[in-house]
Amino acid sequence: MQKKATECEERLSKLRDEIAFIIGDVPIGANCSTSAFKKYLYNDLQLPVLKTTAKFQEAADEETFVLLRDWCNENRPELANLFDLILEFRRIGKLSSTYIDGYLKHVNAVTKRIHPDFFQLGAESGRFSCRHPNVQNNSNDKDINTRNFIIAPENMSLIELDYSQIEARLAAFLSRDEHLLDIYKTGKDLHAMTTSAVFQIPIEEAMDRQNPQYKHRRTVAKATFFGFMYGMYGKTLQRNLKVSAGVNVTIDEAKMFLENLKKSYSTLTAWQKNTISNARKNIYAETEFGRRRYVPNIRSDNFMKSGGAERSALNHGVQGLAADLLKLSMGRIIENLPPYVKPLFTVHDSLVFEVPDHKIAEVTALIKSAMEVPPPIPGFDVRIIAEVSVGKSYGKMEEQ
DNA sequence: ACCCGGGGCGCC
DNA sequence: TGGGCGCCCCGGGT
Repeated sequence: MQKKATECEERLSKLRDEIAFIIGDVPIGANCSTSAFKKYLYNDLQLPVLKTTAKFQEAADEETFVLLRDWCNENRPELANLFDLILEFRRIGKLSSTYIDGYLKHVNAVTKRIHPDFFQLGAESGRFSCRHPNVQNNSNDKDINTRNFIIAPENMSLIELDYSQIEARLAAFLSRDEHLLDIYKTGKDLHAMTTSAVFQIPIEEAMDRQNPQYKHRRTVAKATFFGFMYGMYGKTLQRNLKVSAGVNVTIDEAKMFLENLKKSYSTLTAWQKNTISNARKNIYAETEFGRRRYVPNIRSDNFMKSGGAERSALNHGVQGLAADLLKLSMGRIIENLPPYVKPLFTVHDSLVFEVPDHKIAEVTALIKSAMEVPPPIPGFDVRIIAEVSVGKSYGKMEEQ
């Protein structure tokens, strides 16, 4: 960790110099978000305000800087390079302060390990929360992977078991959508089926890996299905595709993608409407096990508030049931866990353990079968699958 | 030596 | 104008 901390310091220092070369001695602080820096951008340089925060202030987040970079390429080419430098500075600063220096603060002097606190009821949905530090948001950066600070002791390995597409599977069961159920009952490829629906092309074409558009379409399909499940708007889908996948589509295209899925999975769409209407009637949503989430704002006259409450209600039945499922499986696992296996942590739909190398196959089979037990819900008919990864460090896990 | 909100951002 | 979290930085306050 110390070596990476030093490397980050050096890279940050170089970036600071390169930024100063362009903007002079304007203080940028630890992550380019001092008010002096924002004033410099919008007052001194007179750059356009291309995005505002929720409170209608000039934004200065990643999306803003990508927009400013593109704008500068057209209008102020001498400044375009600034924004890539800032984004790089931010990225390394975040990794360094949160996952290197931040984690080092929590190393126990006796055990030399980090012992985070998990809270069983930390989230309204029934998920765990975690702090001091939060290891549930450890980054997975390709360049500087801070997950590699979590390592197995000598002669042991880490194993991770991860529920596959758990929320989509649960949504299939809850909604009884015939197309989604068919996918999971007959082992079809969700993203291929979704690609076919989103782009209105034959399933054969959607599954053809040789097709030059295969990867692009699949990326769009995944994001669209995700947005569709939780009531995302076309505008947000378009923005997400651009920022996180580098895919440029128009808002009308994004809207059409979502519409195509609503038609293809029309029973799920009907279930969503019904879920929201029930929540409006009850003022709460609940999982199959009765875990409730109260959503009083669902009757608000304020469209933003009521809309937010509707999406919370929609999300709760799925995210909450997934949390219930994970907790039930933790109970089964602990009952029969051999003493030489150490449970380390959970990240919402996955569990991580430390296992002696010569016991990996045996323990993996034991935990996997405990996780794949269907939940005790009458008529539950969707196959639950846990995928297994093994590695010496958390940043280098290989699927088995 | 705290506390706070706002902005931003990491993960599932 | 998906949901669910916690942490860092900043500026302002006690």
